[in-house]
Amino acid sequence: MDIKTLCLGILSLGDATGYEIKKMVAEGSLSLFSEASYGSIYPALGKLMEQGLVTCRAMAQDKRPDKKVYSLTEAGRGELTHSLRKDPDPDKNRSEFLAAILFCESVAPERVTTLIQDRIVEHEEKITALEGLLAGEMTPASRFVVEYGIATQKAALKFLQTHQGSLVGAAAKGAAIELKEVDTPAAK
Amino acid sequence: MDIKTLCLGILSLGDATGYEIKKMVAEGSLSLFSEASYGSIYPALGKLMEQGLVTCRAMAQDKRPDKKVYSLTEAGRGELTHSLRKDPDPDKNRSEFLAAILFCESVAPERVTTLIQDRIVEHEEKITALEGLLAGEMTPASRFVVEYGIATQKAALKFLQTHQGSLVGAAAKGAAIELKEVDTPAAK
DNA sequence: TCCAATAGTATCAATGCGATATATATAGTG
DNA sequence: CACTATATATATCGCATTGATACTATTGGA
Repeated sequence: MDIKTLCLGILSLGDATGYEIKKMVAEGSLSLFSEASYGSIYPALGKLMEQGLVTCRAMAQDKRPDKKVYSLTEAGRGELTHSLRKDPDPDKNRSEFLAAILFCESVAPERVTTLIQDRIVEHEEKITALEGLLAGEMTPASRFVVEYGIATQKAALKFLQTHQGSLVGAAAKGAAIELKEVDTPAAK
Repeated sequence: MDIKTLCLGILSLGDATGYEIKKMVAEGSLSLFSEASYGSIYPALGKLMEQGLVTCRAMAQDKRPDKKVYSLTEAGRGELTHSLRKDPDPDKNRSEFLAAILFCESVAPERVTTLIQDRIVEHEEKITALEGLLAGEMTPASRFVVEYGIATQKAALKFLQTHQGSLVGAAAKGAAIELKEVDTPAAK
């Protein structure tokens, strides 16, 4: 899904500024499955304006730059509906954590332990944050997405808690390599 | 993690050609957390060569272009170890499926049902494929990553199976609004 | 026979990310 | 009180990356 379609979708939930769109993809339920930078949002909104898929009204503000509130047009709603008619592409997941695990023969054994411990804490915090979201008012769809996020986070957490020992053997194997590595101060 | 570091990590598992690197990130355990196109892999390998982090030997082949097999150098291994010393960035997950769910007021109610049904099948197929991987020979780290993938896939599958009904209310609500403007307040 | 898949390397336009610039207000901290 | 961080808000720029495509040749299946 390109950023233009993402913007159409967000605006289908209500009017918003570029800044608010950025906040929504960085926090809240949208953060579970999307991401976008200012460098993609503002040009996207500009193009959507040109295409007549959104409208924009400038709201003057005291001592602040004008707020540009974007709204979906009828054509924009139609375009969104059309885009969602296509079968969704498979999920794309990027994880530096899993990469570090897979390449663990190139890191110190105790580093692997730390990595997993930290990850467990992050999962716990993420779950708490998502459960906090559920306390507020939400649409059924938004609730569904957040609960989906909680379910997968909990599964990952449980896996790490029950399997963190299974990499010790591999880490020990890599220890010999690491000792040799430490002698060479080439890094940094 | 940029593509250069990803290539270093992959080469730390064994020598490979650009084509093989692409296959590894598209299939196998690496596909669970990474992605890379030819347009990023070949330039990355070129830069790594310039930096002396990898070496390359051309293997002549019958009736095919030369195969360029890349190997990690000592410096390359050091650079990888150094990169992995940094705390991993948080995961980035993109899901057009979850987007479609969140924007479901812009799609037909029966479409939501289809979307979830199809997703359930995809999860089942993915789990089967990952379990197939476990049958072969694997390093402990690779096994860990694949089992992690299975655990999260199963959690997502179970969530969809047990919660697929919870969006029917929302979809029905949307349909009712289309048919008749006033309706009784929705009950959870 | 013909099409799809496999095995390889490689490039390019368009897209998008990450950082940064520009202003100002408020809140927290030493 | 000064200083720093955070929040509000728009916008641009260089660079990394994607997705598609080009080129060539073999193998396997319908």
